[in-house]
Amino acid sequence: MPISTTINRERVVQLCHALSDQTRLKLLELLAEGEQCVCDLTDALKTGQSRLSFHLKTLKEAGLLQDRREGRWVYYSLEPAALEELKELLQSIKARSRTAVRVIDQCK
Amino acid sequence: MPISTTINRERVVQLCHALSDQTRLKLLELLAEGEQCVCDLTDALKTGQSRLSFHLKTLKEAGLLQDRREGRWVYYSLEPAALEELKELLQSIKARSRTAVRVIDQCK
DNA sequence: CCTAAACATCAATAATTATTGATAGGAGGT
DNA sequence: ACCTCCTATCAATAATTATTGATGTTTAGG
Repeated sequence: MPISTTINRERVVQLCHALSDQTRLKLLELLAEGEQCVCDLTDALKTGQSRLSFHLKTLKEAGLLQDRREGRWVYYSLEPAALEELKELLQSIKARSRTAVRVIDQCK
Repeated sequence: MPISTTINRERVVQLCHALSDQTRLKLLELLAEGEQCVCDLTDALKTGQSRLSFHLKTLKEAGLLQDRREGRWVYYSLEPAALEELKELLQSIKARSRTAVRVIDQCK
């Protein structure tokens, strides 16, 4: 059985779930521009602090964000490696597809 | 304002939502191996037909699957272009990150 | 026609996720 | 020690999404 047969489905689910929300995506975009503290983000998104805290936690648990405390502030920033990880997981699904197509072609 | 400033957030949400479920991912994996009719999939996943129909619809609406009727059967297959599209959207978020890092470095 | 097979859709319910307002914790200033 | 600021967490509620069983639709076969 080739290595590519099993993909980490749970990990894809976790990453995609984290990315499947407008607010969380907006947060990612803001943080891609550079690290920011929660109060910057609540200003930018004009929304409640506990709401953002909830979404930031979701993103962080998926490994998409890092956080760093500095005095009273907590600065969040993007973890680009997690995006790369998802790109590779998606690629591994696509890769199967190419193999399958090749097999079908042979049978014609 | 550079083109890269706005990404299609709704589209990312739609694609990621479709991919953020174990059952739907398993379907994608099965279909990546080649097209199959719904009854093949219910057999493979040992689950109810209406349940799969629901998930297949979600995947199809996101553009991740194609379907094709042949007599009584409907054959589903992977649309690899949608995976590629998501990879590119993720890349566009990552790309911002690199730009931002460069700016920060300049300020040191 | 009538029936059965394959699939989709619907309505009701269940389960999961998100929002909100309140409270708690940790750090700094006075 | 006290107070304030920034953030996290919690409990209750609201909203969204999924599951189930029933029904509808299309196609093929007798």
